[in-house]
Amino acid sequence: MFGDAKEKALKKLRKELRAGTYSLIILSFLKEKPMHGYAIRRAFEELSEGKLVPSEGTLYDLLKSLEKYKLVSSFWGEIGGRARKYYKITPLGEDVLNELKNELSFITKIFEKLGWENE
Amino acid sequence: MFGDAKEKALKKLRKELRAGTYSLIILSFLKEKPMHGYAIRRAFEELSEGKLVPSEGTLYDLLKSLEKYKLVSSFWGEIGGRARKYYKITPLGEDVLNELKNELSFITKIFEKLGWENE
DNA sequence: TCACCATACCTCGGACCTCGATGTATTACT
DNA sequence: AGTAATACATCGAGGTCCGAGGTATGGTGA
Repeated sequence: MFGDAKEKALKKLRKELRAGTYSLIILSFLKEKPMHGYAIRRAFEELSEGKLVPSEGTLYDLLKSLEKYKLVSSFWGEIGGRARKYYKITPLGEDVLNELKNELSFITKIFEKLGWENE
Repeated sequence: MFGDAKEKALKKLRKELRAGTYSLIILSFLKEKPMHGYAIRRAFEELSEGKLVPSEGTLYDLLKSLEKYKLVSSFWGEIGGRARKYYKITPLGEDVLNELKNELSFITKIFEKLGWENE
């Protein structure tokens, strides 16, 4: 019907929507237990059936940024003689994560107001 | 407790979350009726009680981008001898907007899986 | 009348984000 | 020995968001 143009627009808007959720999801994962980058990526795949997975470049940038903001901290571990960089949520990270829940429900309400009822 | 660092982190993460929703909300507004930029901004203010309002710079960039993707079209109108640039959703825009509803409910489900129940 | 504010449009630079490509290593299998 | 999966990281291109600044018109009140 609209061909390529539609796919391009959808890709762009989906990307915008998803991008905002990456940090939140990472913090949610790390609240359960410390994880290393590659494992976080696999957790995204599992959670979303491969539909919501940041690229590797994005993921490592994101982790660096979260660390800069002191929402996570990192340490090197070794399993099977192999070095892995683990990330752990900080107390500040947990606090921020909790506040972001309000933000998400605020946004949900905005969409309800717009008539975007979820089924 | 955490002082400035917490405010900075919250600001950043809130911004990321909100940013992804701007295009969707604009398309939702325009689905009702054509509007000009300034009115769109006021509609954001009203919808969110001033909490979810893109800056002017952002808004005009966004409208330009939506037009580039042929999701909206623009035309100049005049009211009271004053020129206004109106934006109108295109058929492609309506189509894309509908598909994005699935995306949003997909993301909502992801957060439910993570235990982020809405109250 | 004239200052001032709200309305209305726009551009620009800086900071930041996402992606895909690329690079480096190690481990596991075949 | 070769390949795939694991694991980390960097880089440049393109794009987004914001704040600051600019231009201009219309209405209000002193």
